[in-house]
Amino acid sequence: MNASLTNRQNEILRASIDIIHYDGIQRFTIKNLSNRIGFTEAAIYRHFKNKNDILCSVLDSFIIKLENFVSSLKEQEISSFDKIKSIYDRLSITFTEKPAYVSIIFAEEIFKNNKELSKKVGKILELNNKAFNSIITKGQKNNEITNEIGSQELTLMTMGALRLMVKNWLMCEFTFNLKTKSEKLFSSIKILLEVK
Amino acid sequence: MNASLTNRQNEILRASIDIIHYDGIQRFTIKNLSNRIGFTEAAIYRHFKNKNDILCSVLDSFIIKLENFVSSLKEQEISSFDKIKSIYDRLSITFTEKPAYVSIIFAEEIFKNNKELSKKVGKILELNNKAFNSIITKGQKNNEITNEIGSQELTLMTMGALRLMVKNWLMCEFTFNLKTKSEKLFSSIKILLEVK
Amino acid sequence: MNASLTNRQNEILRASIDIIHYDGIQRFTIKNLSNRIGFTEAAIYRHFKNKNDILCSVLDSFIIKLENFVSSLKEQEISSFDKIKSIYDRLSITFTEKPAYVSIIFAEEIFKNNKELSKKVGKILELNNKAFNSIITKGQKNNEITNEIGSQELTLMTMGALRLMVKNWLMCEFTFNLKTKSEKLFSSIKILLEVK
Amino acid sequence: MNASLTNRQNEILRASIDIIHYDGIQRFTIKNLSNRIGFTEAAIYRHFKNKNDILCSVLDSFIIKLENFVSSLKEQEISSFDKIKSIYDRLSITFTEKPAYVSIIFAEEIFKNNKELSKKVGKILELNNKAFNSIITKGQKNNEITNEIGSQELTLMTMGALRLMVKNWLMCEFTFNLKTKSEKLFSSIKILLEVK
DNA sequence: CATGAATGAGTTTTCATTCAT
DNA sequence: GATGAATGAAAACTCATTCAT
Repeated sequence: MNASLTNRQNEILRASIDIIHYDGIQRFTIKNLSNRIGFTEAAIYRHFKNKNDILCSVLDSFIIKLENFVSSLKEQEISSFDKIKSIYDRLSITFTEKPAYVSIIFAEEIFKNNKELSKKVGKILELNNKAFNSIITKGQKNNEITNEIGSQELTLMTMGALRLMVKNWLMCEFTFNLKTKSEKLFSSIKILLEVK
Repeated sequence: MNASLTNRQNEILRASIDIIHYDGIQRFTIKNLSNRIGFTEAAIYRHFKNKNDILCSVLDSFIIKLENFVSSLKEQEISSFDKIKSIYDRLSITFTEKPAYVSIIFAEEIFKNNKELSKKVGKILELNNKAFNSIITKGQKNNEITNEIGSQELTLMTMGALRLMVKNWLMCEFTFNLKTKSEKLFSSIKILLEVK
Repeated sequence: MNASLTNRQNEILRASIDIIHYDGIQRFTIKNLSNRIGFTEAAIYRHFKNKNDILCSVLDSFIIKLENFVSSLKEQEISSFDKIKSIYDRLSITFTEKPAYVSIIFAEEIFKNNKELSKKVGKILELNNKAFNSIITKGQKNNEITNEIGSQELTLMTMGALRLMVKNWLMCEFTFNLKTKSEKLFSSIKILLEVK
Repeated sequence: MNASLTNRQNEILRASIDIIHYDGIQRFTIKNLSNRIGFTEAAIYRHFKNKNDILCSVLDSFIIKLENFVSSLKEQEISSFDKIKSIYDRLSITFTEKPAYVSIIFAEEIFKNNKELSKKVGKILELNNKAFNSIITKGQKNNEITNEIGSQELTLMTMGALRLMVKNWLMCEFTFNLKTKSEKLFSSIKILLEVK
């Protein structure tokens, strides 16, 4: 996946995400990780300096992906609503394909006991906020999106609704179709926010 | 706080919430807990059967408070928007007084490695969802709240926006006034949702 | 039971014997003891100096009973075989009434980690050995018991057979009638040892 | 010793047996075990899953040895008395070489607080019982051993005498020669039991 | 007499990490 | 690259005992 990482490293990152998602951060141990991958604990240390380094890489790989997506979005010449829809679609597709990602991106609390990690997590949240906010601000300027209320509040609503939907999906153990629900949510939001 | 618990037990619960909030679940150890309270690890076990029992009690006390609040809200003869405002106010006051509560209520991932605990957390999320949804559904029937979009999507937006605002507040280390922001958010939502 | 002990002390001793028998020495803790008796751990210390003191008293009460029985046996004017039968009968009745005693008397290993206790246990074994040996020696002198082999070996056989039978009874969880088996064993021994 | 176990595992088993014998089961702790072997507590867990696993292996290794000995004995074309002598000799040699074994094999009470372990101990006792009984029954059929009394009672006497002798030897802290005493006991038993 | 609360030392076990091979 | 063996620190929990009330 990530060009700067070896195959083995990517393998370890994927396994790490799975463990954190399916068993929780407290069961993310080097032993469990090595069991899942199928080689010894010592071998892990060939590929990463330590456990913290693994978690950093997990988050970094998300940050890079996110930054790429956001900047590609910026360049596209489409309406604000289409950009928001693009984010909704992208997330519901990503999570449907690999539900484990939910736990990493939407679980800011997990990385609390480490300054370096919680900074990275904060950055992810901030990048998302900014992405939504700049799309919405632009949409308001272009008179696509309502100017009745501020862009910040609109951001909270569009992004917060998305997050809550995903969290519900997670808590009910994926028993509804995220893509369908996501499309329904988006069209509802569009109805409410578009300038009539 | 909770009538059925002893003073010592409440003391332990408060300390537990603080640790989970300020240091994260991974540093919530019996040793850290006993250090914070000021007596030995063994003494904790006079008051709670084990660590899990403490976490259960933490969540149970939230569930009880939440249920009381929701049922008292139902009985009140006020408009749907006033009810929603009531939730917004209540949460921003509670969290401003005791920011540690945020980490417990909004951190569903924390209790993942234990069926019993994650069920309780799921219940809290569900209770909140239902509270919002029943208020909104009623508001739509009474023609207070827009019928342009479904109650489920409105729930996601009102509740999701609130959650995201609180999470932002948490991530920026409480550097804005939650109460003010909350009021701003509520009036924005009202503008958008009320039937004109 | 024991005159020099208070009712409470005897109660504690009986509970101790039960725990050691049914749960094993490793589960003989002050906590378990207090649970079984129905008052607090601290209360135990009103009646005995410490845990070791309880174990000492358990063994002492056995030693006293044993000494009384042996000396009363000596005074009786009955044949050697009747004396041996008396021991057999007495033990099988005692154990049938209170199986827990088996674990204390026949489990010399239990009290290993304490000089004082293991001395007492050694004394019980020795007293038993001597009792059998003096009866047998006398019986050989009186020409009741065979002189083909030495009294020491006869002691090992008569006492060893009894012990093994009781141990078998214990290990098969009391699924045969100890009294009946004991009588059968005794008559077999008599046939083999009596002078024809 | 045991082919299926590594050197380290056998080393740990030997040390375990020693501790149980010299200090008692209550002092058989992972800490004491690791001290005796000369490495850390954590290192033990490389070689055995847990403490229970160690105790199981201790007993299993005895069961395997016992089964091998018994089946090899069955195949031998020697008289019943020679077979019994063989058992007597074997045990007195084994115990003289490694007195610690006594505490394990003759201390059924030690493993009480664990179903799995106490089953294994019961099996050892049963195997011994059966071995003696089948030898004696055969001996009675061949008219080598007296038919005056039943095989069960003869088993209790021959095996019980042996056990009690060993226990005495243990309790008097090995202050007599087990081999000599054992031979004396065997010839006495032979005199008593053989068909004249 | 009995209890509730506390303690210090110890228990089994797990963890991240290191290192010789 | 990968492994087996080891370690020191820390985890949750238990134990015998004490003491104020």
